[in-house]
Amino acid sequence: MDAFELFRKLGAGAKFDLKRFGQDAVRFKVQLKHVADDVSSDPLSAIDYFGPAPANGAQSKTTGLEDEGGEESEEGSGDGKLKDTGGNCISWTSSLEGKIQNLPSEGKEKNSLKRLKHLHQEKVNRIRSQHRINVHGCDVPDPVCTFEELQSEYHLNPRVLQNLRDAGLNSPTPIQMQAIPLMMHSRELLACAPTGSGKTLAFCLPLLTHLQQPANRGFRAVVISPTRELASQTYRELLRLSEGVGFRVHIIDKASLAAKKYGPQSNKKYDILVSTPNRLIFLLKQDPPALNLSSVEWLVVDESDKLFEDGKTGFREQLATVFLACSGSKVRRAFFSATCTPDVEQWCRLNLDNLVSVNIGHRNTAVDTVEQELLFVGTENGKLVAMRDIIKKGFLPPMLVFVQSIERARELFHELVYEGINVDVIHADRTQQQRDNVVNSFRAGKIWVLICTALLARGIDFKGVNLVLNYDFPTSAVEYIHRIGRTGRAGHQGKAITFFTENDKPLLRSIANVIKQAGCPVPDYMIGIKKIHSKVKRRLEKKPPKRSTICTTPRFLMKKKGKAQGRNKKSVSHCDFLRICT
DNA sequence: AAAAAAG
Repeated sequence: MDAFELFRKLGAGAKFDLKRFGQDAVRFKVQLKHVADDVSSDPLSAIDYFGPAPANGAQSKTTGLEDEGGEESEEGSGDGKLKDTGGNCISWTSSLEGKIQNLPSEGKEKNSLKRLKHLHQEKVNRIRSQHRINVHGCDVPDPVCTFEELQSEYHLNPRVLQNLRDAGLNSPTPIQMQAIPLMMHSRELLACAPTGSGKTLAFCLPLLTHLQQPANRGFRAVVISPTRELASQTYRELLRLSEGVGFRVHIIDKASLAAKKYGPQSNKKYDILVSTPNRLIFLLKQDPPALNLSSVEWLVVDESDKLFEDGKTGFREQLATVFLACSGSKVRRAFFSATCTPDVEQWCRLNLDNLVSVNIGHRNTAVDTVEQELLFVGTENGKLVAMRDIIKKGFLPPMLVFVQSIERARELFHELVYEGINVDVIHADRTQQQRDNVVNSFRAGKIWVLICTALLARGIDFKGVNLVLNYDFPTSAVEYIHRIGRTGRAGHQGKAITFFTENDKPLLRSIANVIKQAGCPVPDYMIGIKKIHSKVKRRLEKKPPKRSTICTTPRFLMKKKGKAQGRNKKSVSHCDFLRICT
């Protein structure tokens, strides 16, 4: 396959600033050529890696969502091109390898060696199935069962291990068990694990371990996130983990954008960078570039399916620009998300080196720690009534309320702000200062009800969100999975209520299927609704049903009621709130 | 529709 064709695929038709990135593009081509040569010399990986493009069937099979007819298809079924690890693909732990090499190679001993191998393999298989770890690819290292093993096998910094313990983290989650050893072996991967199952740590630990110690060569690891809030959360996680180790972890904020502090004159005393894509690009496109990513060894794409979103103003083009800027010869890439589209899967299969894909449980499913409920509210007005009812009946804060647009977020906020509860709102039209304040207050428990757009749908880890309310119906099953994933995290219990009206009927079936698959009851008729055409579905994702404005206050009252009334209102404490509501 | 760079 022509390397430049791959390069074009990466951009999905996007236009690159070839003048600026021309040099990188050439290097990129060379790199791809190198990979292609490697592959052609190895017949096995040639099959796995550059196999013929999957047939249409295989492509649409990989997300259980696209054809949600309730099929319980194993996620492996669509991965025809990737070899299963069952059998002889497992690598050996170094200790066992040693033992075996010391054995005399007589017939009898050979037999016992075979048995030993077999037993080891059985053990590994058992661990994987116990934790619902599904893995596809060649030479996949064994999962680790404790953080201590990371120290003995992969030289995890003892201080990092201590930091883990201090944070109350005692043993790895399934995604961590498998993804960490893979990244430690410098394997490129596509990892798919449920919301709140520890993906952030799964890539942060290997980054810290891989870099070993601070160096002055510029950034060696980059993490990309779709929102600033998620970037800053990952940044803080890295800071916490690397405390006392001396790594220079950075996030591109407004100040660093203005200062261009990573420019050519910098002393390159940086190790890890966390950012949203556009900020990176902003720095890369300066003349001279205010950021150099040529020393990057690890590029982590968090919420990868989101960042692969296409379209003229979508993320995909930005991501491609970042990929090209990471021009070093040994750059490795890892993709993480709770959901995975066929798009991402195929791209990874074609472009990553000897890809391993890791899935925890079934792909694209909601966590079973969330009690999910669909609530018919009749009309738009019914939503507000039902919302007030929830508040009146009493609920345990904090609660997250998702709406479909910024305008509706504003409207709902104005409806609830005088109810005597601590409510706030967050969306991309608020200033960064406001956004930061809101997130901090919500984390501190000062806000009980937070109204938000899709801004907070992905990756954000608020401890102890008790209720997610989908005030507006989610635009897709994927969106639904991420929204309700803000609760029920790390094994805790959570609850999600989703309002729906007659207008939401087209997407009702697909969301009902997600709920059913997670083990929550749904009325049979919903599953029985006729499947909508995928064209219609796509249109709904882009243009959700038009909804009337959220407003109950008669106009003549709205003018009299100013902000003054809100200001004079006696503030209510958290205890008061609980009393009001019970 | 939202998000992502400033303003």
